[in-house]
Amino acid sequence: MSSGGPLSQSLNNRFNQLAPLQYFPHISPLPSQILPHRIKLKRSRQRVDAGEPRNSYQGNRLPMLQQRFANGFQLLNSGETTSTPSASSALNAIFPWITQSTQNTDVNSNEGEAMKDCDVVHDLSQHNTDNDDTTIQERETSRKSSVCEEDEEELLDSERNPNEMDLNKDDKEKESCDEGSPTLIAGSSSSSRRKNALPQRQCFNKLQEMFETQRRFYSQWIEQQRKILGANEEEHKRVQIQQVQQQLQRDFAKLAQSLKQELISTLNNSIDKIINEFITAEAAISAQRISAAALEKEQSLGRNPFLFQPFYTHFNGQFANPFINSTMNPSGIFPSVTQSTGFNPFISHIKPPSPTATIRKADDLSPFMPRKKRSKVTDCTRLNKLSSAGNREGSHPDSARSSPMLSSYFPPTMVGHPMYGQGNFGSEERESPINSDDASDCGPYENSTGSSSTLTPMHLRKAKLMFFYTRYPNSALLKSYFPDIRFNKNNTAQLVKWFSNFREFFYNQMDKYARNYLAEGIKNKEDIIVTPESEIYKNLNQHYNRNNHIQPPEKLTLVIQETLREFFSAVQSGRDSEPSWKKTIYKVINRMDDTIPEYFKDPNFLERLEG
DNA sequence: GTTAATCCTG
DNA sequence: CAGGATTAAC
Repeated sequence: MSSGGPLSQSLNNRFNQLAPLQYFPHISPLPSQILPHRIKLKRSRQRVDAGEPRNSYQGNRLPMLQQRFANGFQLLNSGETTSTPSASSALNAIFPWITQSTQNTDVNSNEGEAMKDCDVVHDLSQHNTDNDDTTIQERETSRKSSVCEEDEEELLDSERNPNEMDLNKDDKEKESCDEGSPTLIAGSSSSSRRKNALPQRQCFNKLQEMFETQRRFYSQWIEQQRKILGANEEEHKRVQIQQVQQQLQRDFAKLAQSLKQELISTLNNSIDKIINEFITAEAAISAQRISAAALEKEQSLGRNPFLFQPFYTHFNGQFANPFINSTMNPSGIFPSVTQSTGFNPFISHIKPPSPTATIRKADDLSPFMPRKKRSKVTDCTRLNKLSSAGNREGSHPDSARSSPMLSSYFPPTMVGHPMYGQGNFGSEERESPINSDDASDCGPYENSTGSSSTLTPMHLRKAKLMFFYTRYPNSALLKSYFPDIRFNKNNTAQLVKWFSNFREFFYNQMDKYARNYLAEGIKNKEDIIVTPESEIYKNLNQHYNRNNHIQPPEKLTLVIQETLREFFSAVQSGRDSEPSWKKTIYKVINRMDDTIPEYFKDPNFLERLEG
C-alpha cells in the first residue's frame, strides 16, 4: 500500500475521522485470524502466528500516526486558524453584500445598481439603531408582506443543507425588505456564495448575530418609512438610499478587509508557531543525540561522566505494595532519567525524540489496524526500499514521515544515526568485507567504532528486562536499545528470536496458571487479580529479572492479569480446542506494550547488569 | 522462492 | 536458549 496519497489527503482533510475508514476500507474491525479462509486445519498442533502478518506489531504504525497529525490539523481548523480561501468564502457567506458590493463598485454599474437597492438597507439600519424602537409587530407585518417573494427561494432552500437555513433566512429577510427591487441578481449570486460558505460559518456566529439584529432594526425602520412616506415620495427616497448605500459600501469593504487580514494573520501566526515548536523540538533532539553520542564516546574511552546511584535500591528482596509503587519515585539505575521518562509513559511519548517509542504508543491505541507490506526484521535494506525516497530512517516505511508535507520537518539527525546501522543501509545486506558476519562473529571484540556484533549474556539479561515493558518489539526498536551492538542479519535474528522465546515462556506460564485457576474453581475472570505478590508475578520476575536488576513496571501486573484472564476465559469457554485460539490473545497483549525507559540505552545500564 | 513468526525438540 | 520444522504472507 502506498502511504503518500491517502495520507496527504487526510492531512488536508478536515473531516479526518473519515480518514481511517476510507484509508482501509477492506479491513474489518475484527481480527483477521477469525476469518474462515485463514484457518487451516491441516496440522493438529497449535498454530499461533499462522495466518498472522509477520511482524504485525510493526504493521500498525501509520494509521495512528496519521490520526495524530490529522488531529493536529483538525485542531488547527477548528481553532483560530483557517485557510485563506475558506476565510473569504466564509466572509462571503456571512457578509454576502460586502464582497458583492466591493466587487461591483468598479466593475458593473448595472449590477451594482441592482445591489444598491438591496444593500442600502444595512447602512440605513446602522444609522438608525439608536433611535429606532419599532415594535415586533411591525416587523412581523414586514415579513408577511414579503411571503410571496420568499416562495421561490423557499423551494431552493429545501434542497440545501439545513445548516444554511438560518443564514438563508437572514438573506431572505434582507431581500424581503427590498420591495420591488430587482432581487434576482442578488438572490442568485448570494445563493451560490452561501453554498461555499458552510465550513467556516460558525466562526462568525457572533458577528452574524450582530448584523442580524441590525437588519431587523432596519426592516422595522423601513416599514415605518413606508407608512410615513407616500408612493410619490419613492423617488426622493431612492436618492436618499443611494447616498447612504455608498457609505455602506465603504464601511463594509473596510470591515471585510480587516476581517480578512485578521484571519490571514491568525493563520500565519499559527503556522509560525507550529513550525517553531517543531524546530525547537528537533533542536532538543539533536542536542540529546549529540550528548548521547558524546557520552558513548566518553564511555568507550573508559571515563564515566555521570555518577549513578546504586542499583534498584528500593528493592529489598520483596515486592512493594502496588499502591506504594504507584506513589513511589521511580527507582531505576539512572534516577534522573527515569523520573523524566522511565516510569511515565505520558512524558515519554509527549516528546518526539524517539520515533519508535512514539509510534509504538500510537500503535498501542489502535487495536486492529491494517497490515502493511511485510518488512524484513533483520534487514534494513528492504525497509529502506519500501520507505519513500530520501527517508533513510528506514524503520517505519509507512510512517507519517512518508508524507510529503511532514517529511521535511523530521530531523536530519535521524539520517545516519547509529541505531539504524550506522547509516549504511544499502550495504548491510552485502556486508562489507571488513564488517562481514564471519569476521565479526569470530570474537566479541570491539572494532574501531566501539561496537561489537556479538550479543553477550548481559545483552540477554537486558533483553529480558526489556520484555517487562514490551512483548512485541520490532527490530528497529530493539536495535535502538542496543546501541553498542553493530547489528547484522544474524544477531538481529538472534535478538528477535530471544523475544520469541520470551513470549513462548510467558504465554506458556499464562496458559498453565489460567488452567490452574480454572481447576481451583474460579468462575469469573474478574476474580483473577495479579499483584506483585502473586505467584505468577514472582515466577515471571524470577525468570526475566532474576537478580532484581530493575523494579518491574507497574503496568506489568496489568499485562499479566489481562493475559491470565484472556487465557482463562478462552479455556473456560472451550475456545482452546479451536485452532489458533491463542492468536486473539496475542493481539490483545500486543496492544499492551509499553515504552522502554530511555536509560536502557545507556551503556552503563549494561555494566550494572553484570553484578 | 523469500521471509517472519511460531511450534517443537533437545 | 538455539536449531530445525512448519506455516502463511509476500
